[in-house]
Amino acid sequence: MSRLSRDDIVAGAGRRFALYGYHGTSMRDLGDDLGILGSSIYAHIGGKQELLVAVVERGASFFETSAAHALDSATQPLEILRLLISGHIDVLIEHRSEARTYLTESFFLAEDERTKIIAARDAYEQVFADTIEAARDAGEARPDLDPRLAAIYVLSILNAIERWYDGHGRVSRENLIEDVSSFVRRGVCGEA
Amino acid sequence: MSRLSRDDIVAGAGRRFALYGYHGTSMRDLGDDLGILGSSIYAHIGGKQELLVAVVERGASFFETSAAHALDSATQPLEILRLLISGHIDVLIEHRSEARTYLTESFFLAEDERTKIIAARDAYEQVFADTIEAARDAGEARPDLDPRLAAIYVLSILNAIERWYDGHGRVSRENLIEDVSSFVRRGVCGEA
DNA sequence: CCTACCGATCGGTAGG
DNA sequence: CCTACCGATCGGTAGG
Repeated sequence: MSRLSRDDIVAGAGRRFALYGYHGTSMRDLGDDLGILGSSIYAHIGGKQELLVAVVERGASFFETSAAHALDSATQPLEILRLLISGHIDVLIEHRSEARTYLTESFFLAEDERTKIIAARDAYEQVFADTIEAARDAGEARPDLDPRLAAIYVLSILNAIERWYDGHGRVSRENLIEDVSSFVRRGVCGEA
Repeated sequence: MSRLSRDDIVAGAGRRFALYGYHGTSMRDLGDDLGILGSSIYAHIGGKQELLVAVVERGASFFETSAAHALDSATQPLEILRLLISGHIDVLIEHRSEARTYLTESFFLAEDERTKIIAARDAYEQVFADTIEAARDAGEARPDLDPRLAAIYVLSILNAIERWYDGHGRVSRENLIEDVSSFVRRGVCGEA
C-alpha cells in the first residue's frame, strides 16, 4: 500500500458525494473508504469544501471537453446535436460520480465558486440551444421550436440517465444513445 | 401568533429540505424558520426522519392523485398522456417543496420507507409507460417506440422543470404545458 | 413551547 | 499519515 495522492482523495470524495451527498458525507466516512483516518485527509487538502470544488470542477470539465469535441467534429447542426448527445451520455457513464456530484451538489458550493459553475453550465446549455437554433434556421427543425426550451428538454433527458441507467440491463450504451437521439430528433424536427 | 400544527412543521420541513437537503437541514435551522426552538419541534413529531417521511409521502401523494385523475378523465391514450403531463406540471408548481423533496431526498429514507416510495414511483412511471404503449397499440404512436424508455424521457423532462422554471419569466404555466406536450407528442408519434 | 441539558459526531489543528 | 485533541454543532430528552 503506497501513499494516496490528492487525485485519489478527490476520486474517493466524488464517490461518496455522489452516493450520500456533500452534507451526508463526513471526513471520517471518506477516510474509511480510503483506508486512512478522517483527520489524515487534511495532509492532502485544505478542507471539505475544497474537495467539493475539485470534484465539481472535474465533472464540469468532462462535459465542456465533450461539447468542444462535438463542435470540432461536425458542421451540420443535427450531426453536432447527435455528437453532443452521445458525448454527454459517455461522460455520464464513464465519470458517473463526478458527473452526478456536479449535477446534484453544486448548490452547496460557496458563493463565488457556485457562480462560476452556474455560468459554465449555462454556457454548455447554450451550445445545445445554439445548435438547435442553427438546425431550425437551416430548415432542418420545425419552425415553431423554441431552441432554449428544446435544449432544456434534451439536457433533462440526458441528465436523468444517471438516475436510472445501470449498464447491466437490456439497454446497451449504443442502444441508449440511439434511442435518445431518435426521440430527440423527432421532438426537434418531427411532425405530429 | 397561535401555536403551530403538525402540518405547519411538515410544511416548514419541506421548504428547508427542498432548499438545503435533508442532511443540510438541522432541527435548529427548521426551528428558526418556524419561530420556535429546534428542541420544541419534538413536541409535534418523533424525530427528524419522521419529518422526511411525512414530506416525501405528501409529495408522492400529489402525483398519485394527479395520475388517478388523468386516467378518470379521458379514454384516448394521447389525451390521457396530455393530462398526465399537465397534472405533473401542476403538482411541481403548486407543491414545489414537497415535490422536490420527494424527487431528490427519498434516498435518505430508512430502508422500509424507501422501498415503499420506490414502489410507488415505479407504479406512477408505469402509468406513463402503459399509456404510451396503448397509444402505440392503437396506431397513434410510432411502432418502433419503447414505451418504458419513452416514459422515462417524458418524466425526465417533467421532473427537471422544478430545477429551472421560476414562474416569473416569459414562459407561463400554460405555455410550458403546451410546449412540453408538443415536444413529447412529436417524440412519441412524430416522423423524423 | 421553553429551560436546561446530554452524549455523539462534526470539521479541523498541532505536533510528530 | 497517525496521535491526541479542540470547540462547535448535531439530534434528541426530562421536566415544567
